[in-house]
Amino acid sequence: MKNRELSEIFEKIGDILEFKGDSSFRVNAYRKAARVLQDLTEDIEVIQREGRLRSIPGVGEGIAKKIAEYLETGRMSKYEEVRRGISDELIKLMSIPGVGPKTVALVHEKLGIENIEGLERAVREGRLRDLPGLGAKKEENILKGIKLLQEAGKRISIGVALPLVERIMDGLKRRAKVKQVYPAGSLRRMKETVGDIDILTTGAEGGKIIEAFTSAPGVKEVLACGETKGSIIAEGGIQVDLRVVPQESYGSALQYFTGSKAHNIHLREIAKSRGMKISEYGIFRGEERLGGEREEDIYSILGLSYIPPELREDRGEIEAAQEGKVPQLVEESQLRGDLHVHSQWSDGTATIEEIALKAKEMGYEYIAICDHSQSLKFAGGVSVEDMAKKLDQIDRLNRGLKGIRILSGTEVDIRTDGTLDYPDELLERLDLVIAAIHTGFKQPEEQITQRIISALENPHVDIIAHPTGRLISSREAYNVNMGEVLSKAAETQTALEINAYYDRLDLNDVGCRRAMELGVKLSIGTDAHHLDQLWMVRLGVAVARRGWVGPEQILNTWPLERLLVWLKKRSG
DNA sequence: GCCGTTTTCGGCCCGACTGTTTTCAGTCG
Repeated sequence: MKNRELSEIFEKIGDILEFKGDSSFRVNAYRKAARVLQDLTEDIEVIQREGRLRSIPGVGEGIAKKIAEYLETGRMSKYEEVRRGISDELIKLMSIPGVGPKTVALVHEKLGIENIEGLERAVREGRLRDLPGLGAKKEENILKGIKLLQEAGKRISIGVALPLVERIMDGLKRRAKVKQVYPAGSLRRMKETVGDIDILTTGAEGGKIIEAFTSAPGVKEVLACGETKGSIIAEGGIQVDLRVVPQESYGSALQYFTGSKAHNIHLREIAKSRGMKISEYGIFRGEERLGGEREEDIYSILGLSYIPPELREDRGEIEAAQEGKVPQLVEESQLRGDLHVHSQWSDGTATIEEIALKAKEMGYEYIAICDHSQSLKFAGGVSVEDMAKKLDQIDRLNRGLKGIRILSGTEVDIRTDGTLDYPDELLERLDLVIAAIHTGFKQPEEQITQRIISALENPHVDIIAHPTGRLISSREAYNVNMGEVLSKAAETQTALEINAYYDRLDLNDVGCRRAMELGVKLSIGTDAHHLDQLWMVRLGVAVARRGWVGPEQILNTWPLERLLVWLKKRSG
């Protein structure tokens, strides 16, 4: 898959052209192409072979030629041409908040500045204030910007941001008179990571609401505190913005601040073509205000069906809404069980009984206990002998417990040679077999892919867990050819897991969408090792929704009987 | 560079803030 490489090249061309002062429309064209390639569910090489490059939105004659050139020769002459004499460090100057292409070009040309250190030195020596359009104040802001860039907290997982924002909103409701409080931005779209958090609220006394927000416990730093907007750094170094908006434009503000940017731009283009205009204040025809109090207004006035926030990435959802074909997405309430939980038998902290009772309390019909297999010593892998005892225990519990069914499972390791870490005779006795890679992450693509293919070919394997192995905070995905894995999974009718653990979220949204298009079944599992991690199922549902997945595709929306029949048929 | 229920040429999203200006350019979300 060269999709990612091409996306990065076009992004870079966009950056360099912007720096060079090229037409902003051309810059945007490259950036759009970069984004579309990033989100593409199909392999760009396949599309190229079949002569369909031009059918990709945002890919016209010029970009199609460049893609073809790169795929055929491994090089792109346009890229090589624009980056001549331009260093990465120079381009990086544009990432300083408050510093854009014009400023970089100016200091580069007039002062010969090449990197952040050079810029900082020039500012300290007071050499910037003599340049046209720059002054002492701007110098000060650049220093602040450099500091901000260096301290900038990385993006954090949605699984970390969500509990944080809920605490903040609860506190706000207690401490101030707010009518509505709702998160917006990437958090509302449930993107897998968020860079900052936006919260929207309505209420009569804006100043007091902002005051309550900025003086709340847990606030590390107050960046702004006005009548309509407050901005803080919360624990963990993440920035949180609160905006108070008038009731009559609450819907349009929510729509506007939810984004994504690309989605909003596309909507405004449609509005414009129909003689209307959208802003955070409402939707207008000339002076006449057509709506804005409710978010749904914006979509319905444009003749679109409502688009759930998780889909708003300009990945085709607007076209779907024009045709009334927005998919029915899976909902958390439709899940009947969690298919990946660890108990004390391996490295979990709860007993099977405690897990089962908690699952029942959560309204589940079933819960799958999937402990690690024998050779994973560091994770307390269960030996073959212990597995027999564990199965007895599950049988006993199932006879005693009412209203919840414990499924006996395992997360069996796919060893470095592609064999599984339990004999087939044992796997056959289990209700559910999840297979996963936990070792040999550095192997080359063919080898890793072949390991997973071998697992997929084993008739006892029902699900492949965390198919790419990435950890959001710390580890890249291993080299796996996901195209081959998906085709094989479709062929063997094996499910792929959406691992809902906050640091994994693996498959991700684009992976889910590819799976769905190929008819590959999915399962959602929290990979919980504690009872208080079972809530993360929400995150898995969010990934599925962002991947356009409906309930039918997901094993654990099925009633117990149907799931058991499917599992039995497979292993036979 | 892309794209077309006005267009194959001439458009290309919207508003706010900041700082340096005296009417506006640059940057941001």
